[in-house]
Amino acid sequence: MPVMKYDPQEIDRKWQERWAKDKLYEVHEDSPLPKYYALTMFPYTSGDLHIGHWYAMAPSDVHARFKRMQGFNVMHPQGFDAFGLPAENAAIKRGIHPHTWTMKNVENMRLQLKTIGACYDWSREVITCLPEYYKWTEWFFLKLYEAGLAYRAKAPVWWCPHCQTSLANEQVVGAGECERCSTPVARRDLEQWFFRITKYADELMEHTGLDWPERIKIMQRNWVGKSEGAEISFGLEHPGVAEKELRVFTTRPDTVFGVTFMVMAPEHPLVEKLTTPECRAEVEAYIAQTRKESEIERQSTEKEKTGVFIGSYVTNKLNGEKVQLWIADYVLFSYGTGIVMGVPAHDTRDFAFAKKYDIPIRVVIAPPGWKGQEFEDAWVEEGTMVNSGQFNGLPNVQGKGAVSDFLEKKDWGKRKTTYRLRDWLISRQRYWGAPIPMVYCPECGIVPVPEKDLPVLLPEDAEFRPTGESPLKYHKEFVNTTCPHCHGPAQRETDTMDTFMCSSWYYFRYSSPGYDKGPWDPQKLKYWLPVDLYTGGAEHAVMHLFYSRFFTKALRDMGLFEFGEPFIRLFNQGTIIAEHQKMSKSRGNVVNPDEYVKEMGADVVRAYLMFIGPWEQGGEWNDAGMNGIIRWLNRLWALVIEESYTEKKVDAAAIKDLHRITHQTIHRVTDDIAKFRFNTMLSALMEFTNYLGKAQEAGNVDKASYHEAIDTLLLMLAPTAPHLTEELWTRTGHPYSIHQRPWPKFSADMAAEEMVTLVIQVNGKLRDRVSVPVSISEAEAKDLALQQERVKAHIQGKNIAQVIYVPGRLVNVVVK
RNA sequence: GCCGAGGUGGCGGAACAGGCAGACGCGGCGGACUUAAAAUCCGCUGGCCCCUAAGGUCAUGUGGGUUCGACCCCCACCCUCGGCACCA
Repeated sequence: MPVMKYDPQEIDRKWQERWAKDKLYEVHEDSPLPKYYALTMFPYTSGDLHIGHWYAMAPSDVHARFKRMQGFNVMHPQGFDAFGLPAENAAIKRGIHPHTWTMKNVENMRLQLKTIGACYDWSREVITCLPEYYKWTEWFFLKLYEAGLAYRAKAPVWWCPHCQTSLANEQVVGAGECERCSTPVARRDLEQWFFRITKYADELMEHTGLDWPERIKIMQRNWVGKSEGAEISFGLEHPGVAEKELRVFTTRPDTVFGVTFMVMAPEHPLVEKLTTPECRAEVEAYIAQTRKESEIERQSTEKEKTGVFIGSYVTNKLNGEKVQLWIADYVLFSYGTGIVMGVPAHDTRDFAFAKKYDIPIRVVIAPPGWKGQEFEDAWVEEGTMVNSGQFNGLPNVQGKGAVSDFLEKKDWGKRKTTYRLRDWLISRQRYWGAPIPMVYCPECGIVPVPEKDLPVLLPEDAEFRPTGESPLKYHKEFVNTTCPHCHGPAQRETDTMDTFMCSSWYYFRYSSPGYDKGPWDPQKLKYWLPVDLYTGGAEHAVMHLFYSRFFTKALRDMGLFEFGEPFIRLFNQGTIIAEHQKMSKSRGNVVNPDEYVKEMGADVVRAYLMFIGPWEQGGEWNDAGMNGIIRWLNRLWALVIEESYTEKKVDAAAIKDLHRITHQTIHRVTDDIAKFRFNTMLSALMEFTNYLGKAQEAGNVDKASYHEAIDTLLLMLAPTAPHLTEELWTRTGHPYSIHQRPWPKFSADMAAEEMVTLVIQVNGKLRDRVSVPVSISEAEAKDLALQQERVKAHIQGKNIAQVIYVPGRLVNVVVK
């Protein structure tokens, strides 16, 4: 381990205190500079910061600092995502109140975050679990409710019969057991609140004008999962059932004549009524079985398809045939109509199902050259319609439209677009979240809490018992209230909101965090929003980013602002892994940065994290390479502080070279930071440092040029190593602060090369290289190439077929 | 299974408008300094052929192809990592 030439702890502390005292990074709206809103996803208050947080924070800070130096009024805020399940678990396990636990973590994490030395404007800090914040989270619920975007419906939750409580997915462990008491859990329907995100499905698939990674856009489009097809009515005739039809959604109306069975989701309400007595026992057993399965299990491709015939039939109106009705777990009640038509000949899943249960397979789309033989597998490609009445002979692609037209004319169905996207379920049966501001009145029904009564405060004296009972549900003073409408006795909603709700608008709040007349100061919001650059992990591709976009669009439609997208540019860094796994407390492979920071300073840790590789790739944590960074910064320290410069034999060519290298480096570094290529940016700075070390030894440039080059190096390094460069900058007699200096200006003239290395190949193989003036003509270059001894040796006795010249690059002599 | 990203020295990674493969750094080897070690500095560091040098030759997951020229483009395949999960 190299010995450090400077005391990083002392330097870090000194400058962090000074910057804070001078409010160096606090920004205001009255700046003449153009605004730039640089945001990093805020951390959850898990307890402490690990190296993965640094990997997210440090490079984005470098970029923000770079933007500052480039002349932008950069807002770079930080805060805490503070509501959530772990706080409540800690409360139950260790008897600490969630508020106490969370705020202790905030204190700790804030201190850790400050050691990064980032240009955060801490005056804008936001903590989502404080009433001053969640008052507005509740306010947004009311706004969405008023806009008709919030509604109540039944939805299944994991239910532990022993704890008498609902469980999050992650609380269900092993083979479907409660993590607390190991009782087998099951799905149970509860009335819950939803946001109508599906209303924005089409708009959410659009990303025009956004500078986002292609893969995230693709993931979001797949998440919406738009599919166009038709809803088709099948005739139903069943004693005691009012419904005269069952409707299915299909993307393949052209195959409707090939329907040989129908499958309903087991939880479909009509299943019960349509099941015949002789099938009842088996059907009920199957339904009970399904209730124990998670959606992921139900949809697993690994699993063999199962299902049960329920004894009833429907009629295919197009050909009058009776079709048997089944239930199967692979049909989801939440998608389409919850009923699927089975066309085994033209759908692989249906084919497997029909084979297993011996259901007829009827070909209705003939593959080219089909002679009537049986299928080995489903034919899902294009073909010609057969066995399809008046549609016979039609290419199936046209058949989709033709069948749809026919259905619409007969009123047996209609064209329809379905989405995979479901409405956003925001109810959580827990304490540690923003209360849903609703009241249930026996007289007036569902009544929203008036705005003036917000926030609905979480009662502080709630009890956290290991029974799992929701603390709010059993808190009488909280539950019992009066109806805002008729003033009679009423009860409060006891569910709280999904924490994604809190993180869907925090980036608005940063614009004016202290504001109390609304969620934000409209003038300030107008100045700062939308976010110019948002960085964070790709794990938020669909949930957080998607909800935030929905929120923004909904608020835009309420007239709260005019833009429809919150994040103009998005960048996802990769994940830092340890022991080949993602870091997590439960795996026990968390790398804590504090010791590293203490020993070698924030600048070394910042630089090393960026030097590992491309930011978007992440990588395995291994501190072995850190020595390289320490050595480099030590060399720099020595160069600037310990080794004074003396002119020995000043040489005009050397001065010119120095200027050229300086400007080439400015170009590389500027371009690299702008594109988040921090690893190559650091290589360029290392090369430049090495070059200056040689110049210092040689003493062949004038003093002024040398010092100017050193200054340029410090300025370019300032975003990466803010503490060290500030120290060196002031020690070399410059006025504080380097972080208020402009970014070095690039000159193309200065960077231009006079000589260039021409590569000479024979048949594409490297044979020689010559240094030539950049101005060399094609004829001269080719001539020169053919004169080279090594080239001659390789073309001797052969015919020159062609000579290829790539200006400034190479000459390739092709011989036969 | 589908979608996406990626496979380059002992290691992290450079080079991608098709044009010097291995920048920068780690590690290793050798040397200087030292009583010695650490630290520091200097040199070497993909494989093979060759006494050495000069040079040659093979090398970017595998096999083909396009091209004067391929890490880069096309086809097929094999791995690794993310995401989605029977979406009707």
